Amino acid sequence: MSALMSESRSGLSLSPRALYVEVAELLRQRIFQRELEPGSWIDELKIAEEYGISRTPLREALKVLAAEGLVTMKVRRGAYVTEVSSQDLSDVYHLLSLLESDAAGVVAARATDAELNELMQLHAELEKAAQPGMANTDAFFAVNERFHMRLLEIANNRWRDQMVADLRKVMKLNRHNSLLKTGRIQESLQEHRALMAALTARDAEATVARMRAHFANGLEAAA
Amino acid sequence: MSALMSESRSGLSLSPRALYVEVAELLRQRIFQRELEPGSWIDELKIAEEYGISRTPLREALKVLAAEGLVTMKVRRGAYVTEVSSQDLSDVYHLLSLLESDAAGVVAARATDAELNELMQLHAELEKAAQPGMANTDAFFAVNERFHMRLLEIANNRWRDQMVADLRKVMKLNRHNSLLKTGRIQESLQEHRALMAALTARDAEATVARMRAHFANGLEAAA
DNA sequence: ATTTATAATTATTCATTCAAAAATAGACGC
DNA sequence: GCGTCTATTTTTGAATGAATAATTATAAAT
Repeated sequence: MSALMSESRSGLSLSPRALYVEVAELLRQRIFQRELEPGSWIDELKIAEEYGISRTPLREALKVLAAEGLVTMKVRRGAYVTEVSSQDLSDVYHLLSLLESDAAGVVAARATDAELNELMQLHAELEKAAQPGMANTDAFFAVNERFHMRLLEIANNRWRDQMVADLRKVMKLNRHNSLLKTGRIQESLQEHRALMAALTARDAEATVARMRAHFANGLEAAA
Repeated sequence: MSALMSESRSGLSLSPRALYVEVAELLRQRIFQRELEPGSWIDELKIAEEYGISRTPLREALKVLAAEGLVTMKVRRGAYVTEVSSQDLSDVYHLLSLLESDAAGVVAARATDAELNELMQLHAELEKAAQPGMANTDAFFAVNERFHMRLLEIANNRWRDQMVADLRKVMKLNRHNSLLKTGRIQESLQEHRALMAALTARDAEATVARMRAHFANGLEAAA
């Protein structure tokens, strides 16, 4: 019992987080691991007892998850894990593509040279991870993730960052949650190269187009 | 006291809402009316007593508003109304432009003829409201709002709808919350005509460009 | 046998109570 | 006179308790 006590109560974190934030994070993980399945109701009492907390912070956590779209609340019925249809999945992916492509365009237009160099550095790591022989898929995904994250940071729009973060969480509700089709490493790398070319040329329009193309090929076919 | 009792407890609404939802709505209104000013702390006890409720549903409502970006929560400090800088404002407006332009493109590509006719109908009302002589600014704004809303509905992406709704709420935190500069009725109408032309031609790319142009001219200079 | 109505149980929603942390004010020392 | 430390007060955070709505189960009637 009480995975919370060991983590949050020991209190070694620099910025202490509220209990409901911790609980929200734990629930998020359980949802993503499909321990809590889409469509299943969340039993407040059961979860609260599992974590050794009261219902109050749990209910606050559920409100947060509801705002993120991970759970849906029904009056006097409680919360259930949101079910995402393949339509939802493609809708969300469309928006991710739109937002990140736009961010890429902003970066092409406004990033400092130092920031562009950072991205080139990350791209170099990507090339390395994709070298035949090592074919480290996980590493490729990880670096790819860092690249996209850094790009968003450089684009410097905290509202967009928040939206992208939320949309990505929704994508993770699906079984096929990777934003890159498996076995597409080489193609993906090619797209990244084209993207970097447009970025270093500081051609915003081309950058947007390249990022869109990157996304267009990325969505795994929905279940 | 208790604006709530008369409204929610009489219980005549078709779908009864939870108390925290009602409270969230009331707080939203007070924030938009600047009765609760950006930067000011929200006194839980004071508000709860005003509404004649306990702090529990109020705190849940604050979590919802925090997710919308209307209030910001600080651990062990409580919630304050979010302050939006002019940078924030332009960032949010940029995203609204991006999302709604994309929606317009989708509509151009995929709407049924009946749906396009609906938009043409709304546009006709817009023309009417803008006729010199009557110069009904409020009516023009209202119809314009309905047009944008209907366009989003037709684009049929509930995740985008949610994001646009949230972003618009953030825009309303600013004093100059109209999405159309005052005294720009005729220019705005011209832009709308161009948009309709692209829509009826079912030219998605042109439609996106027109909507972007419409937004590009719309933002009132920040305070 | 199926359907409807009623009763009982379960779970959520809201209020109240308790605990802990931060702000404030006052006193003491430098 | 200014700053710092401590005590008090205020406010947030969490737990528990009470009430209400919904679901399920049971029984009766058609």
